[in-house]
Amino acid sequence: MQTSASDIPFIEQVWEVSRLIPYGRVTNYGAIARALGTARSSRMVGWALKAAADQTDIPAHRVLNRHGRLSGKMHFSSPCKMQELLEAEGIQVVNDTVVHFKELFWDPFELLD
DNA sequence: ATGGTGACGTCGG
DNA sequence: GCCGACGCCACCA
Repeated sequence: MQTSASDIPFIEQVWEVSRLIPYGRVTNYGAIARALGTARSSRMVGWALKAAADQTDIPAHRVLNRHGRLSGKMHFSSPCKMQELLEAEGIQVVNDTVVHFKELFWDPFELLD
């Protein structure tokens, strides 16, 4: 059988969506969870991202909680790594929180546009 | 096996 | 808009 969406592990789907996040933009766990059809499994999204924190191929640093806070910065190679990566993309971070989060927010469903 | 924890979010009040 | 309860489910002690 071919690679149907249901066959792809949840963690793989999270990574797939994470790669779609445009440069200089951010999103939250709920948006990704909704995109995968599991709106209430946002916790699993964080769990999947944790495994990708070291993966440079995956912009895990662009995923924040719904308050725009860097809730998972501790799981990176260095606690400041996440903020460092965001600032490198021109995203202003103050007190572990992304400034103008609402402006920079990107929803996966925007692809359907 | 069991209970608690966790990069979270949504719902009702 | 804030607060408590609930859902979610892999992982860990």
